[in-house]
Amino acid sequence: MPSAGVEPPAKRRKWQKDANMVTIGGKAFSLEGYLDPTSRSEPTKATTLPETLATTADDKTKCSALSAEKKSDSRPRKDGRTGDRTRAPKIVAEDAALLKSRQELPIWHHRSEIQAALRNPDCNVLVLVGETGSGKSTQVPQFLYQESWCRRRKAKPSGSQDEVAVGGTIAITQPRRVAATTLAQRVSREVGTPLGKGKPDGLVGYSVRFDHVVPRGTKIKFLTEGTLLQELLRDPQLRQYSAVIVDEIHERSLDVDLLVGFLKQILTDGFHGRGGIPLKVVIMSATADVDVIRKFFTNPPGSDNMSERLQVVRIKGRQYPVEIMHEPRPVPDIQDALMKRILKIHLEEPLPGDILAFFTGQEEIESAQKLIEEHAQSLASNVPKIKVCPLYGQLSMEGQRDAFMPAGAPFTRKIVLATNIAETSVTVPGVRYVVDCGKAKVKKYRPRLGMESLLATVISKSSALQRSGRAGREGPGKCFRLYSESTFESFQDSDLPEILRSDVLSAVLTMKARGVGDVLSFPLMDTPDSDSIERALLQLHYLGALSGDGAITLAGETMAKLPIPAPYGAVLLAAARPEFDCVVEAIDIISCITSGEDIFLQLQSEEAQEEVGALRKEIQRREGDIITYLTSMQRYTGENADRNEWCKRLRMNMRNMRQALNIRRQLRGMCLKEKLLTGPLPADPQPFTPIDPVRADIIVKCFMRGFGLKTAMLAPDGSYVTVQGKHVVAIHPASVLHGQKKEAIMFLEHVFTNKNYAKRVSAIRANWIVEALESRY
DNA sequence: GAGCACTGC
Repeated sequence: MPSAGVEPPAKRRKWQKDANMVTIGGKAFSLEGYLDPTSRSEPTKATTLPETLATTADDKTKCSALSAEKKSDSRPRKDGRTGDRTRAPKIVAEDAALLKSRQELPIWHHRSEIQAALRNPDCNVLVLVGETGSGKSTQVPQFLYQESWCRRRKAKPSGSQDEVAVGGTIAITQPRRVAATTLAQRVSREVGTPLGKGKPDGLVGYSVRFDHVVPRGTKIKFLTEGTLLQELLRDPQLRQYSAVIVDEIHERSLDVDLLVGFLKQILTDGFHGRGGIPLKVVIMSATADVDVIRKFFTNPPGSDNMSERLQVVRIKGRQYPVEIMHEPRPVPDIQDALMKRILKIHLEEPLPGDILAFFTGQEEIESAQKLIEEHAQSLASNVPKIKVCPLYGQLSMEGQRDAFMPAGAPFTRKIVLATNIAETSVTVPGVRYVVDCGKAKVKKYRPRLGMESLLATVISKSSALQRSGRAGREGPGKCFRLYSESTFESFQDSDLPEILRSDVLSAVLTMKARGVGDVLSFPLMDTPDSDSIERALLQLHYLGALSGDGAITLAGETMAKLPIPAPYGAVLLAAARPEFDCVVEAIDIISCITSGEDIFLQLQSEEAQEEVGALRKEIQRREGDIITYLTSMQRYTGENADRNEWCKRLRMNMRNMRQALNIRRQLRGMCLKEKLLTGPLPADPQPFTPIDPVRADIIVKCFMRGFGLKTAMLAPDGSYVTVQGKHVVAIHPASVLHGQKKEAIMFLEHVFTNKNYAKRVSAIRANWIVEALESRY
């Protein structure tokens, strides 16, 4: 056997024959070639890898839905017109105050500089570094949409006889839906064509999942990155656009990395597919790390003169000063230090000024809340009162609301205990003091183990900067870092981009579906290691998305169009086959799973758990989580009276349930279009009839077509051992099968936290594993 | 016996 590390990757597949042999019912099976080729045990401890770009955000107009709503309608309206327009739109409701506030933005003075840069026919890429509050997201599209290069034109793409229309619209991408929609609302008011019901014409629109508002005559279109990637599938040259503005690139989402790869391809193609009409690209970042972007767009050096075509403009932000305090030396107990610091700030710092403290997770927040509330009882009467507000993603809407409201009572300080959610996703108003523990929980995919880890990890410098910036939104503030200055200096500059810490399965499928033959040579700012890509290719082949020579199959093309991870796409395709015939049920299940973290709210107290446990008996099924999701959706949609009331009673996550319903509608529509379903489907509500066990087995078997490798068998000692890699896994406590012993299990997720957990688990028979694997060969 | 945060024609 060859020794580790010297063998070229392609030859490594013959390794560890023993680890890839499965004995089921006395029959030995080789999973070689389809399984993890190097399934040596890898320590599952957190590792800190080099990080590349930064995480801060310009979120002046982007905040939580809660605070965004509050902001948008509080502005005084006056009639007036702006001089910033050559053609007056039909609907004129320009607001002098709006124009004035626009002119006060730091970016306003760079207006002609930005316009001039892109008027230069040799300049197709503009990099804009604008700090928080510079106004870049709202103003840059308005600076550009009336430029002459932005006009819609007729052109003949090479190899085509027909003229097509090219350009006319500016796309501007955002990582989050709320950002895309609230920015579109704001910009539409600024240009004088506010979005609203019964307004078919307008200059500004947006397009996000489940919500597309694109008026006739739209010149500026806000999109999420994912939506533009989907458009790219239909229109690889992005012909409807004259420019694409990529905002918040420093967040380095997986989608944005793919997006700029495709943009670079369009740029380096010489615009043949656009009849020679250029596509201008504006890259906007909140951090000054321009080099990665510059290098990406001008690479390989000498192959073209891209370096001359790329310009950089830097804009100062508008932010109040924040005084930063470090600990003199590392603290021994972070949780204890957080508590002490929060109380010290409360006693020493004047009102007004709320406190925002960054914790790593829900558990830490809950225990800290308890302790602070206890302590608050014993405060002297001349000390302000305390209102503690937890803030984390899994918290219900009502639970989060307090964090965004003023403390309410007089002589009271709000203390918000938050996870990373408060770093970029939402803005907490009223904060003057920030406490930063220096850590965050980060999910990281481990391709060798085919599993994820979720562990508290040290943050990056840009993350620390972003956290401290939260103290200076409304006035001068203070940030207390619970680590030393030298510890800060040891942080990486920026966080590891998502593409380097996630499963690239769907990313590779996306590339293949958009005609990228050689995935390894696709231009990326950061390239995952070839091992990860090879595994993804192998698994896509296993799922039937790629043929033996790596070309995309018809099934793969369908999977790429579906807005769900590739393995679920494979399940849907299998469900359409006559032997399974369960597309409707599979959609119900997949909708529940992909709607968010979980549709079941997790409960704190044991009494509440027991109480709801009894109520949930009516939807829980012994077959496991998949069938439990199915009955949940069937019960929910079968509910005649009040669905929200039903959610409350069973402690279901209402937001995720509604999202699941949206996904269900979308998937049903797409499956009808893709001929995976024949309509018409029965309308809701349908009377609830529990699914019979035979049918339940068929559905679970169908899921094995996507997750056949995510299986484990019960060992004699009562533990579960994975078929792939032979690791011990425990059934996660959130699963209905937690604590139960079944012959074998299939799981849809595999996460390491304090141990190896299988999540979304179903009971299976061992011979089903054989069937699922045999059906592949 | 446990849950960082986003997101998709």
